[in-house]
Amino acid sequence: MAEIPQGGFTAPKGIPEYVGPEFTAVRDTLVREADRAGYAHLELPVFEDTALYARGVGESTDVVSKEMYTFADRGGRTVTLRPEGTAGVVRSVIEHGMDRGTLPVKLRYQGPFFRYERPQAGRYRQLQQVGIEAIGVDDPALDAEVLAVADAGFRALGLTGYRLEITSLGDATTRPAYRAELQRFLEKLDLDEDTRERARINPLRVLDDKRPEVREQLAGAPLMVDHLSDEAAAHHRKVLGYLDDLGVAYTENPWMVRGLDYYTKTTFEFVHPGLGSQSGIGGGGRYDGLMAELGGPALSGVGFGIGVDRTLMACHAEGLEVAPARRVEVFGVPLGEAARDRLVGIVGQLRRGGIRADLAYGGRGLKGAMKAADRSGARYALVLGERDLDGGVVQLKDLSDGSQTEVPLDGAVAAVDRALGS
RNA sequence: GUGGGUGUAGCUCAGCUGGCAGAGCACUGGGUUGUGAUCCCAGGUGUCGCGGGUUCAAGUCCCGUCACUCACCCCA
Repeated sequence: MAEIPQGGFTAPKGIPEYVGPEFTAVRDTLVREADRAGYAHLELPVFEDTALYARGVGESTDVVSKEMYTFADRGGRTVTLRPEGTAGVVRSVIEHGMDRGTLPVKLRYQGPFFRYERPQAGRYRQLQQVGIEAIGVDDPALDAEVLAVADAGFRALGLTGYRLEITSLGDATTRPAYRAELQRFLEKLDLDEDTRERARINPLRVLDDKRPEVREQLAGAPLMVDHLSDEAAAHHRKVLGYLDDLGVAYTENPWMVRGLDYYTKTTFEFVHPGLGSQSGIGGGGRYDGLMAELGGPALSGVGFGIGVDRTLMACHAEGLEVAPARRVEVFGVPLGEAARDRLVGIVGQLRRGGIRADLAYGGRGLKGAMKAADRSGARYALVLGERDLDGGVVQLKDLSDGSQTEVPLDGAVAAVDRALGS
């Protein structure tokens, strides 16, 4: 642990930093699957009016009530670093009238989100997500598409140890009655003060309690899936049918609860065992009331958010190599200043030709330069010394087997091209 | 917000019941006056997290404090 910062500065608490290609490889793989299904990139603000989240996500949620980074800007407006993506997307769709074109509006986003929590394995204050939203059409096939896109992303990374859990939270026609019934059930149980309070504010969340003594008492609890409206039940059956058609495996989990208030009908979570005490690598669902709640037309929507940090953790847990360590393909090794001057130009030419290339800078010795070439992961080294310069040649060395061929200095770029092409 | 664990070299860590601060990796140079990944030799760094206390003597024991970390909670 680097607790003694050399310069006195450290990254803010709970924020992971990534060096190297792995993080972007995971993120880009997930994004690619969204592109493949026709979701357009949407670049969103990283902070919004605090009221957007209070209204959209729900005052009673933990996210809003105690995890937001909220502050006043210089104009006295109260803003909040975005804790999730859906509210911002919906706001943008309404603001720009995107719902007036062809429906559904299919959008994807990526980037950092912020929640003020105690950090631990797989839980960060700045977390990275890739998400998609499909707004404006209440079609169970769209729910299935969203799930299939997420599933395809995980598969493309080579993940096999995850599971999709799914249920339905019903709709506004039957949820209030169910909620009241659940509350009556919970009132009779022997629960601690915090849990009783939660039962009062958001009884659904009590169902998700992990403590054995609570779980036991919940055994006979009424479940939402048994109280669905005819329409919601039909929708749910159709979604599961499409998932079968799409070859997406799932497990029904009627106990599942989400932390955000806007979900209706289809609700899901992708879980993975390799994340420490966290389990979700992605989650989402349908939100049929959110557009109207935020002042837009009464259109439905469905989407997911995938945690890139956690997905990377899952890849590590499964021992997957998510990105090649090879930084460059060719490495220039100069002996002396004249050779270095010449290689600077050659490396530039290689890069212009689309070949990843690097050079031993700083006038280190031959041995050190060769070592740098080795560490770079390059397949070839271009070794150039005084004798070569005099003869108008350069040594092209294959670092995997140590073989070396002499090529004309003028034809160095072409020779590298040929070597890499073979 | 509530608990537990850990702070020693750039990194990963060892250092027993107090007695001269160590190893591996990495880095640099040499063995090879022009060849890496292997091998051999050499080289350097430490406010032992910080502050106090006990002691002839503290990395080691005690108190405090900060940081990191894991877990509860919650979620991506």
